Amino acid sequence: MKPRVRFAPSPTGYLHIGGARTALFNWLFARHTGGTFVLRIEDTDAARNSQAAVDVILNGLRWLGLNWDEGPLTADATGASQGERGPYFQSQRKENYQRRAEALLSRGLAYEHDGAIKFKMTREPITIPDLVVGNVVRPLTDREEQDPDWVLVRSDGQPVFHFVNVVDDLEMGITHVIRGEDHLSNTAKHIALFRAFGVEPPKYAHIPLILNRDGSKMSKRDQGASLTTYLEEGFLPEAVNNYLCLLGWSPKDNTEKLSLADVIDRFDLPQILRHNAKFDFEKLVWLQGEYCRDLPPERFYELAVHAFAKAGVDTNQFATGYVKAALDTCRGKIKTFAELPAYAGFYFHEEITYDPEAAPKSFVVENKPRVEKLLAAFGNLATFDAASIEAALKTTAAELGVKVGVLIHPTRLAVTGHPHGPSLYHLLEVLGKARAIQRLERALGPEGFGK
RNA sequence: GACCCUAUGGUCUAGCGGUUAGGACACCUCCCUUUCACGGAGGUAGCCCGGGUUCGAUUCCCGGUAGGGUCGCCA
Repeated sequence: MKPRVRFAPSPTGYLHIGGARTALFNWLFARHTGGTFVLRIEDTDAARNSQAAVDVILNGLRWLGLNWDEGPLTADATGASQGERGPYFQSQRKENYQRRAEALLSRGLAYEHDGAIKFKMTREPITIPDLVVGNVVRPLTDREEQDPDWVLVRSDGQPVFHFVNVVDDLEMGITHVIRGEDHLSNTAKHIALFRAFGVEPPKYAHIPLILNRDGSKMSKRDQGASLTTYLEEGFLPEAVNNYLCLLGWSPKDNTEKLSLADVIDRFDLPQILRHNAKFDFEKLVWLQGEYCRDLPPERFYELAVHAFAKAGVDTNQFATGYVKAALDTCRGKIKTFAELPAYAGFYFHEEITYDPEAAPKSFVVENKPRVEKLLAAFGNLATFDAASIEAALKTTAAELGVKVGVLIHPTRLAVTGHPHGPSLYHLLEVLGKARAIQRLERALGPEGFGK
């Protein structure tokens, strides 16, 4: 029998990075084994749910490329879905839960108490066979000793998480439950319920949690906790996927950069680590840079234009050829698209603000006549391309008896406002002779050397 | 409080009784270079503690400690 796995998020308005990894591991297992990946929306908490909150989940999974074989097609709980085991929204499965509760009631495995329905929990320790952790024996805690039974259906008629989760997994034919380790202890309840229904529980694989750098639990407000952040900040899904794979799973051969296809090939449950991992944003950024550098030009332009738009710069007001030429000088230089507007904004606006730390070093009196001489040399150039610019600059430097850097630094600052940036020769070519000269002249005035 | 899981440099990890404890990120130095980045060459830094088992423990066992999780009419 082919495995059937599921990702069952609750629509809270954001998708936790740990949840995204749980989805990823389920998806990888399904793809590795040729099984089925089911998406089920646990929208039992009516007060918190909205289609917008479901969209966050759907969009996040789509962005990562984690396609589901069964589940909703839209964020509308009553809308279309794919698969034979629906509905895939818990809010649409009320009758199933009611029927299951009545079955337990009629067989004396559950009972009413204060208007709620409680499950007769076994008093014996339960062994949880876990594919990652091994056999875990879970006895009752001291509080559970007082009253081991637990609520299946609240007095207001709402079934609780543990109940609906088991009913759905049972009815959807889930064979492997891959989820966060925070559910490990609760699995005893789930196993007892499956047995009460007369079926063998699925196989369990509890994966370690993702923690903050300080070891604390990653919650909604923590930096990097929301998948949407990466989507909005111009990260690449392939980089995020790659990084997530490396948290709690290892290819064991020192490979760091793996495509999803590679991981599908090599992924399996026993290789999953047992200890929690701390989220290392720096390493994610490194991987992002690796993927960013290898991006096909068209995709790079697309993401770059989006990043500028987000920063309030409409690159569509410039000629396409100019924009592409400008962006080409940035390729391989930046790691995240979020840094692009600051890095290359000088291409798209004329107001250059000189870096306050670099200006006093570059705009010194002895450099002024040098830059004036360079300006004259530029003015004499018939063709203003990178090679000519480089030649002119080097010739000028030689005539002045200074290193090229002496001219390069003030020129870069005058033209871009920054001490760092794309190749000077190439960016000058893209900017064009008129604008280059204009910016150099301004720097020679009171706002630059004049100060 | 009870129960469960975990423990290799700052971080992610390889290791499954004998290794100069390997790789990656980050950090430092140098080289390349018009800056930055890339690339290249080096470097700092690690087996939580204590008992066993063993000829020999990072590795196996027990205890401790630390971190995380669970014990809801939250999910």
